[in-house]
Amino acid sequence: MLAEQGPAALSARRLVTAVGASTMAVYTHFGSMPALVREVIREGFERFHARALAMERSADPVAELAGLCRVYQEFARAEPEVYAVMFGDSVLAGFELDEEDRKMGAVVLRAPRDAIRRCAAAGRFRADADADLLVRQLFASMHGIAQLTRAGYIMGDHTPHQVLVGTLVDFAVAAGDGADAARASVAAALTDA
Amino acid sequence: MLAEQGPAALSARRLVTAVGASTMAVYTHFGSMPALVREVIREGFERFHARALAMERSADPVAELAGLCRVYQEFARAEPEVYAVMFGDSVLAGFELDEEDRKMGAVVLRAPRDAIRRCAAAGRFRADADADLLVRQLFASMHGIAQLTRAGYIMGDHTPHQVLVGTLVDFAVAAGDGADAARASVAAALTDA
DNA sequence: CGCAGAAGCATAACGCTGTTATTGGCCATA
DNA sequence: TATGGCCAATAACAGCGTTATGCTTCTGCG
Repeated sequence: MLAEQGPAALSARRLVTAVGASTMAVYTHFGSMPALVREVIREGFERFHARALAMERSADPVAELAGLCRVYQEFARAEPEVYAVMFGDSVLAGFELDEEDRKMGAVVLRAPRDAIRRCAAAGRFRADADADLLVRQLFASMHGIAQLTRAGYIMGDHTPHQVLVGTLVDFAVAAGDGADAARASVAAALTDA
Repeated sequence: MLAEQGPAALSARRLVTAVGASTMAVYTHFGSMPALVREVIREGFERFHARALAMERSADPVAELAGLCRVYQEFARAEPEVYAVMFGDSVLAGFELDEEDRKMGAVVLRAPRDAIRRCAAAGRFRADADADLLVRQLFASMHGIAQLTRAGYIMGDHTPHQVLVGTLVDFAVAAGDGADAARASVAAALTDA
C-alpha cells in the first residue's frame, strides 16, 4: 500500500479492512503503527540488500562501483516511498528511525566501500584514498539525486541520469582515476539498462 | 512552530489556539492547511535567499562557491524541518510541492552556477565545464549531506563537516582545479565558523 | 475425552486531525 | 442612522491512531 498508493494511504483502518480484519490486528501483531512501519522498512532494507547482492561482479572495480550506484538509484526509483522512509525523510504515521534502523541502513555502504578499496588496489584510485570518507561522500550524492528526483527538483536541460553519470565520473576522477578511463567504466556500468 | 516543535506540532488547532483564534482563521486567511504550509516554505525560500545574498564576495571564486555551500548547510541545519518541506521531503499536512514552488527552489542554483562560471573564467575550472550540469551535481550532494545529517545517517568516524569538505574539494578537483588550490580555497571558506 | 486457560479478534469509544455549514457580531459605507 | 458585507466562533462530520471491554476459539493438560 505504501509503494502503490503513497504514505497517506497507509492507515491502520485501510490496512485492516484490506485484509478483512479489525484495527486490533495491528496492535496484536505489531504493537503500534510506527512498529508496523518499522517492519515495512526492514523488509525494504532486505530487498535493497538482495538487489545489491544480485549484481554481477566485474573485473573493472570502477565499473562495479558505478553498478552499485546504479542499483541504488534503481531501488530508489522502484519504491520511492519506501526508500524515503528508510532513509529518514517523510515521517510516516509518527515513525522515526532508531539507532538500529540506521545501522541497517549503513550496511549498504559496505559493498561500495570495498569496491572503492579495490579501485585503489587496482591503481585506479589513489593508494591513500580514504574509502570510509569517500563512500560517505558518494552516499550523500546518491541520496541527493534520489530525493531531488523524487521531488521533481532535477529539471531544466539535464536529466537525473545525466546528473548521475556526471557525478560518478567526477567522483572517480577526483579519487585519482583518469578522465577517459572513468567515463568508459561508468558508461559500461550504466548504459545496458 | 514547525521550526521549534517539529512537523507533528504544526496542526490547525494548535496554531489557532496559540494566536487566540478559532479554526476558521486558517481557512479565511489561507484556504487550507496545505496552503498555509506553502506560505511557510515561501518564507523559508526568502530567508534562504537573504542568507545567500548576505554572504560576502571573494576574489577567490572557488572559495566563494564553497561559501555558498556553507551557507546552504547552515540554513539546512538552522531550520531542518522547514528545509525538509521546502525540498520535497516530509509531506506535511497533505502539502505537496507544485511546479511554482520547485521553480522558487531552483532559484538557489543561480548563485552557485554563476560562481562555477567564474571559476572557469578564472582558469581554476576547465573552460568547457558545463556549469548547469555541475551545479546540479553539487545541489544533489548538498541536499544529500543535509538530509542524511538530519536523519542521523552520517555516523562512524567522519563528521558531516568532514564529508562536506571532502565533497567540495573533490568537486573542484574533478572540475579541473589543482588539489592544493582546491583544499586551500575550501578551507578558507569553511574554517572561520 | 473434557475442562481450564490463554490467546486473538470484533466492537465501541476517546481524543486528535483537517474541514465546513451555520450563526452571530462587527465594521464601513450610504 | 441604517444597511450591507466581511469575518470569526461554534458545532459538527469524517477520518486518524489507540485502547478497554467482552466474546470466541484454540491449545494443552489431567
